[in-house]
Amino acid sequence: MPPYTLGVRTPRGSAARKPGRAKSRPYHHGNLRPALIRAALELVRTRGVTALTLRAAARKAGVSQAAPYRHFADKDALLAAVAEEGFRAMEAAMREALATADDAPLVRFHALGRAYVGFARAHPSQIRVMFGREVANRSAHPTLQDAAAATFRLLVDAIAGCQRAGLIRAGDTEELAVSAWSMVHGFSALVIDGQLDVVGDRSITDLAAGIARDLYLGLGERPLPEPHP
Amino acid sequence: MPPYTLGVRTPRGSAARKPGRAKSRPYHHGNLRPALIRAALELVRTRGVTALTLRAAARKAGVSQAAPYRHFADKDALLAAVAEEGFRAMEAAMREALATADDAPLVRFHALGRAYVGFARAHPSQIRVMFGREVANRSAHPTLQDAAAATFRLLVDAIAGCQRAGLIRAGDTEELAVSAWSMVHGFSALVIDGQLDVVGDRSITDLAAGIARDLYLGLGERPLPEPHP
DNA sequence: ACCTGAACACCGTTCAAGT
DNA sequence: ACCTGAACACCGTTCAAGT
Repeated sequence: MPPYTLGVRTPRGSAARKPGRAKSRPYHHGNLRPALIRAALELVRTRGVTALTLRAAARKAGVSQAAPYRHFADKDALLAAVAEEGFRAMEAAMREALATADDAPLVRFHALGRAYVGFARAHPSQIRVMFGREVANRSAHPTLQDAAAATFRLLVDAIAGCQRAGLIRAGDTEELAVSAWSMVHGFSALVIDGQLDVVGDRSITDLAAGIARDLYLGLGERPLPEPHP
Repeated sequence: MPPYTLGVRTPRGSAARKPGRAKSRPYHHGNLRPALIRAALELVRTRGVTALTLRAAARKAGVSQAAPYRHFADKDALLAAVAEEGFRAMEAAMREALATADDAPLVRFHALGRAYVGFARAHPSQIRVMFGREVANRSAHPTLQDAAAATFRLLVDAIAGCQRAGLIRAGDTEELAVSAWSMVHGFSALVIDGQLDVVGDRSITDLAAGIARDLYLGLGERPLPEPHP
């Protein structure tokens, strides 16, 4: 098999230069930075992280291979922008889940977990850029870290709500949030990386229900409390 | 910055052709396949997944860039071999942890979790190849899947032992194992990807203890049972 | 049967030059 | 101020040819 699939190689300007449009494609793109991010997101979404090259994004935006360097220091910077967009999208999905959930604290907590796993399954390539080491120097991109922290905050707040209602035991809320995050993140990772195929043929939905139950109840042998969501 | 660091470019055979050795480097390597895997593992360990290129592995093994194709269909096949080695090493580490643990089922279960997180922290690059999508076609490499299943098996067995002792509640053992795996895997992933920096300045060790406790107890508000490891 | 050398189509990144 | 073209040192992969 040839390594690259004959790359279509759009004749430059063929799409940008409409017949009716008097001016041909301008020398200055005008809005290249957001255009490159859009192109990068689409590459990641449709063809995976490995298809995201600086040159491919430039081609998609209709500029030369060197043009991105006016707007991004290097490939890492573009990847960081993609990751940041991902965190904002995930935060939005989680907020939406909260908006449609009722007021019961445990229901809201559960809704966040479902939204997290749902986002991961809907956007597996993007979540690999958000987490993982595709972005080599995470600390070089503070706005990315802020976006990540904001989604973690949602989890912490939901757990605090459950604690106030006496539904989750007292204790360091952030520490409990790390446990919840680990569980939900680990499950998402195992699912999208196809790792759970080694486990009989249970459905992902059933396994997800088990995750939620075990996170709440733990594995220890004790009398079960009243029913929970 | 230049993208590649001047690549040392070992003069071919300089290391292979020892002065005392009468025969110069033979045309046939003789044992190329294992040599390539060794080279690949060292590249991953010392310089990360991105440094693992087929050409670099070939250079390290002292053969031409095309030689690996006699032994591996493509780069994916070499990556799969690296991932498989990783699972075998992790399984060995977990078995060793069991060997030095005492007979208490809960202690043994806990030891497995510590070994898992410990392996991930000691070999972050390798675990990214084992999980994750570096290996594009996991199902094309059945021995890799077998190696992964074997480590999962260890977890299932430990949980079954706890169930028999009445220390972990009854129920589908594999399902409970997926929860434990998710928790431990998620925590490992968040740690090695530097994601827990957004959580105050708790030590990883403290967070790990919290993970273990919350996995066993769950988050729900209930009277605590007798002390556990 | 196993390996090499040369080739091809890709990369990321730099830099002088264009508008 | 923003973009292009050409260049350089890398890739993965193929293929005819060597031993």
